[in-house]
Parts: sequence; structure tokens; C-alpha cells
Amino acid sequence: MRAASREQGRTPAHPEIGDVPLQQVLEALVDPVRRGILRELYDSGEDRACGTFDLTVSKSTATHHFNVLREAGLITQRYVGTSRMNTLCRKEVDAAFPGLLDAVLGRGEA
Amino acid sequence: MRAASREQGRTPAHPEIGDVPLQQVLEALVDPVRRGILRELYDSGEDRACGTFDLTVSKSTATHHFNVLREAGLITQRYVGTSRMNTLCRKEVDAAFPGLLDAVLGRGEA
DNA sequence: ATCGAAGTTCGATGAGGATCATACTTCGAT
DNA sequence: ATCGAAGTATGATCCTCATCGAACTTCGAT
Repeated sequence: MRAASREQGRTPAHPEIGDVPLQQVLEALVDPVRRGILRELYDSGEDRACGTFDLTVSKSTATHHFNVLREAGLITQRYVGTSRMNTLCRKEVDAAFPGLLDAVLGRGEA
Repeated sequence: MRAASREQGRTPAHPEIGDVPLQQVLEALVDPVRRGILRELYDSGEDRACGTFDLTVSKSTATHHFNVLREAGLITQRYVGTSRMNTLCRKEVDAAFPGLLDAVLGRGEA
């Protein structure tokens, strides 16, 4: 099996944030662990593997949080070997909710 | 007793949104009933008594929601006779979190 | 002085979600 | 072929929060 289609099989749905109900986006943003993830992506400006985040929760809980962020259209995820890289959907979020990311991550606040 | 000090006794604390943790503001915004309240204030541009809102919950639940919004610094409340008038803190919210209100209430969305 | 309208308080209930440990899968390296 | 690293899936637990009804307060009007 080629690497491309192998990866395809493991790649879950990535809704566009423009299609996600506001309610779901806010529910994703209200958890401080999830905002911590977004903040690391936002501040560093780089893609990051799940394991490289400074998280205070177990691995299974972390997986849950990454799923919630992806399903809200806030991040995309792709496999690189056994790691999973996470990318902040900055452009799309800004287009769908102008000012939201900056408002939520703008203060240095937790 | 003069009306002014009578009213004073019934007036609860009104934190400035700039002093409220982001977490608390987001928790206030994540409930759709509360966003409905904010939206009516935002759209009409007027102060409104609690009873004039188009709410789907009981009176006691409504009281709860107004409290949460006030404690998050999103609205102020003052008594006028037996009614309680609610005012959106537009200027203060915009100053503390530029773009947040528009991002959350901008789409016509529930 | 009474009554109703507008809110509030209190206690109980129920649903959802954050969390974890355990077991499992998938991949790269040896 | 095996092993460890990186994540995922599942089921259980715990806790917070939205909700309600009922009793209460406060005020204006009659």
C-alpha cells in the first residue's frame, strides 16, 4: 500500500470552520487546555506534533482535546510517521470570525 | 428612605470586564440563552427589562443567566420600579476584547 | 391595606463533558 | 521480526452547570 492511501485511511474529517455552528466553535474555545494548544500554535506560528505540547493532561485526554479542535475547524491534523502534526487554521478562522482568535488569544492570558 | 439608597441596597457588584478573567467571559458567552440575551441588546441598541426578552426558560433560570452576564462584565443592571433594566457594556467589552462581540454576535446565528 | 407584576432565592435534579487507566493500533528503527 | 514511541479507542467516574418549581421580596397601583 502506498504511503498516501495508507495515510488517507487514518485521516478523519476536517470540517471547514465556516460550516461549523458558532455554538460548537465556542464550546471548543471555552476549555483552557484547548486554548493552551491554540496558543502554542498561535504564538510559535509553526505546526506542532501532539506530543510537543506542554499539556497537563493524560495522553487520552489530549487526544480528545485535539479531536474537539479539529471538529470545530480550528486546526487541521496530518500524520507524519507515527506523529500527528497540528496546524492552526488561522486564515479560515479569521475569515469566518474576524477578530475572534485575536480576542481570545490576544491577551497573554491562560 | 430615599429612592437612591433603597436602590443602592439592591444593586449587586458590577465588575469591569477588563478585570474579569477571559475564562469567565467565555463561559458566559458559551451558553446560547445568554447569547440570545446579548443579541437582543446588541441588535436593538436599547436597554431592556428582563421581562421583555424572548426567552425559552423559566424566570428563575433567566435570573441566573442575567447574573452570569453581569458578573462577567458584559451587562449592567439597574432597577426601575419593579423591573430591572439591562444594558450591554459595548464600549467596555470592545475595549477589553476588540472584535469579540462582533465575532460572536456578527453572524445572525443563534 | 391589598393585590398583582417583576424578579430573586433556594434546593433538587439531570445531562454533558473533562478526566483517567487500560488495552490497542500503527509506524519507524534496529 | 521485534520493540518502543506516538496516538487512539473504550468504558468508568466525577463534577459542574442549566434547569425547574415553590416560596419569598419589592414595588406600583388601586
